[in-house]
Amino acid sequence: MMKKNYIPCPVETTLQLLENRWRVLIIYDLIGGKKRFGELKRNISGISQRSLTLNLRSMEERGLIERKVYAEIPPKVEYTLSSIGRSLIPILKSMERWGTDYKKLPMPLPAKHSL
Amino acid sequence: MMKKNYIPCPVETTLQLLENRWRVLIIYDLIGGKKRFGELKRNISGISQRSLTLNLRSMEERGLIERKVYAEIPPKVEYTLSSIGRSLIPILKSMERWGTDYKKLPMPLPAKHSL
DNA sequence: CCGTATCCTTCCTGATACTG
DNA sequence: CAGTATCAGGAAGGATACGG
Repeated sequence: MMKKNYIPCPVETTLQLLENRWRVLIIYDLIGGKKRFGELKRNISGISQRSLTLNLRSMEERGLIERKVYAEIPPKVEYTLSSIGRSLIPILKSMERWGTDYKKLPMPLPAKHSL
Repeated sequence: MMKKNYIPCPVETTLQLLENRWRVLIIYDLIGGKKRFGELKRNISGISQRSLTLNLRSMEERGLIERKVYAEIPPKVEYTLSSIGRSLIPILKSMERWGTDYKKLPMPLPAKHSL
């Protein structure tokens, strides 16, 4: 199935880990330090509870974030970036910079809302 | 519908323009200079003709790329990055760098194939 | 060569309701 | 508070066939 000389492009490797726009925004939010589930939900505009849960689980499995559960009532869960997650920060920072500069342009492009 | 003090996050602005993984790979491929449709199709592993066409059209509309049609038989079309498209190069370069470094890790993470 | 037109499937996501 | 379970709608994307 695999072509003989197929060398996966490094950008593609990165995209496979970022996976979708929610995950990028989750990582971006976690740059500011540990966050509880509800905080992430509030900070990431438009994400559903289900999507947030699914993405957090998968990111945990892949080692991008760490999840710490406190045995308390009411429950408390904290999410943080792992060291691999933190290694992605430079990418996020370039995106942040670009988005900031872009807003200064005289003629904004039409932007759709999907990813 | 708009919350009073909603300030769209700059990262989200960037994500809205990148839109999906194919577009990121298209831009990445165009960094190397102008490309014909068939070249893009060959270089971007796994993309269908339909997806490539749709994404190129939308990227052209949004001003990320430029499309030049030569009135020849057989047809010839060349795609290049616009200046706004080129302004995204630093982001792509960080992704490239990250992907390259990541492959050197002793324990690769499980990578899924979707985006 | 560079597309467009259809069809079809799969995945994503939001909505909603319920629980430890 | 931080989830899980379920359902349904839509949109993205692939496969295929055909056209200028």
